[in-house]
Amino acid sequence: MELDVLAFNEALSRNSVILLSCCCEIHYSGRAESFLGSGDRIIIIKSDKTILIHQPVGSAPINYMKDGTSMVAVFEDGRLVLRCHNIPLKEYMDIFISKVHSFQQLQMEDGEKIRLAGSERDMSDMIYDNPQLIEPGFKPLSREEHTKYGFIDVFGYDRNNALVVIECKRYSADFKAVEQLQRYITKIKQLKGVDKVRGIVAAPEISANALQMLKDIGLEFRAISPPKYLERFNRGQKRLGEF
Amino acid sequence: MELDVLAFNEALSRNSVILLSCCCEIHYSGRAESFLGSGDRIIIIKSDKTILIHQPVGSAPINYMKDGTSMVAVFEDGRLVLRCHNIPLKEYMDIFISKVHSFQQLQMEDGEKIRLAGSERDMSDMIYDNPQLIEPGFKPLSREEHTKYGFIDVFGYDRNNALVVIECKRYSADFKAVEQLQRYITKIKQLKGVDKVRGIVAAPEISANALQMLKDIGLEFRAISPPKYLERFNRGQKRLGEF
DNA sequence: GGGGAGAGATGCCGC
DNA sequence: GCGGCATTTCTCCCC
Repeated sequence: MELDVLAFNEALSRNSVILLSCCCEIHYSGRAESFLGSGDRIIIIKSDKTILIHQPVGSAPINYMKDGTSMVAVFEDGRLVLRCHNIPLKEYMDIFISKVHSFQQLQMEDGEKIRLAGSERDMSDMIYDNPQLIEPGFKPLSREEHTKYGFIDVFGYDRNNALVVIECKRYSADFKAVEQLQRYITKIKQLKGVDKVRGIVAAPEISANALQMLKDIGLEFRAISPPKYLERFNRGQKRLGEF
Repeated sequence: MELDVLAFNEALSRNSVILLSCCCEIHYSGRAESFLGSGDRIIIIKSDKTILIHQPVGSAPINYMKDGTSMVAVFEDGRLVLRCHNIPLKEYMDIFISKVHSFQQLQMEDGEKIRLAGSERDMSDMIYDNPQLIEPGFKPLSREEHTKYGFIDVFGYDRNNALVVIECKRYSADFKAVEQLQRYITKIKQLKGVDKVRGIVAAPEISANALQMLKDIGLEFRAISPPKYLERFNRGQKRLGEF
């Protein structure tokens, strides 16, 4: 398949999405440097001038540049070269294209944003609205708050009016979660001048090492899973997975 | 553009890569749950049965499933539906396709792996080979080692034969880096029964908060940047960015 | 398969 | 812009 430089640059000048499959070699220089030898790849150039390069396997793009990247096609040494640069980010990428397998531009219309349930935010909302999930008498004061103590998921008082800090994790809690909670507690103790602050890790599970660390420093664990509100949304339909 | 269910399923049964641009609506259920209303997207199905769905802007796929996902196309309520499931991961995704804009399958050949320079590993190698970057008299013993103390970037002795642990960061060090270093040091002190172990964060820069924390617990900082070996590789050619 | 850590992480929000 | 943090993080390596 033939693709001339003019056609490519004209496509780039439009606000369209470009889909290119080709055999190419890639040089990148920016936050790091990389070289990828010749092979077949799929290149997507989006309307915001994000560029993604995918190999035939794997989830992550093998090379990419962020939105706002400038691109120009040139013909050099008998092959098409796509030069990409992002001056503010000091990033450069050259794609040496030896063969174009297919090329298309698309006018895409998509104003939709994803709705997602089951995040850590949903989890802290659930605890805030259902404080008995933590323990009887727990009184939440705030959630997801950027305080001078740090970004605390849920903050409140227990039945004895002792301060309680809760760190939520949607997955199995590891010792980074424990360290994070410990950091908040240390800061609160310093700033409020109190010596007793309870800390609770709320997660579906916790690793053995993290649990040990948690106990060693006198913190607590509650087994709580993030909610999946959309299950309600799906209920009226054929259930996902029924096939 | 018309695309029948049979053709789609036959394409799926091959070991090829599928590129599809279409208007679709997406339901996902797995690690979380999501819903994305109707709009134009690009769908890539790779030869390892990874599926990626991209909107016309942004770097990250808006929906995706990992390699090894089972997929089947069906015709339902007047539209093409692509059902995806990954039993071991308990993930499900339904793509309701109202209009196919383009469809192609590709036989891609690509055995290349990326070569990358400027990683944290390169940085610890550089320090190991040039210990004076840390300070005169520093004697490195090991690098990038999984020890019982943790995964330590560089480990050695200073001119006074005191133990030194170095944590490298290729970007600006934050207080997670400080906590990581602190965790290794605490463990070494416990297990070796020594009370004096020096800790150094080596990074191009460090945030003000992290530096404060570092000083508070008696650790040190060295301003060191990761190397970019490939600059040598590129030297013979037209330099990247010269256009 | 889980744990631990890096990544050219990305994306979001707040200051 | 940076900082702080979650992410359906992804990827790699090692146990």
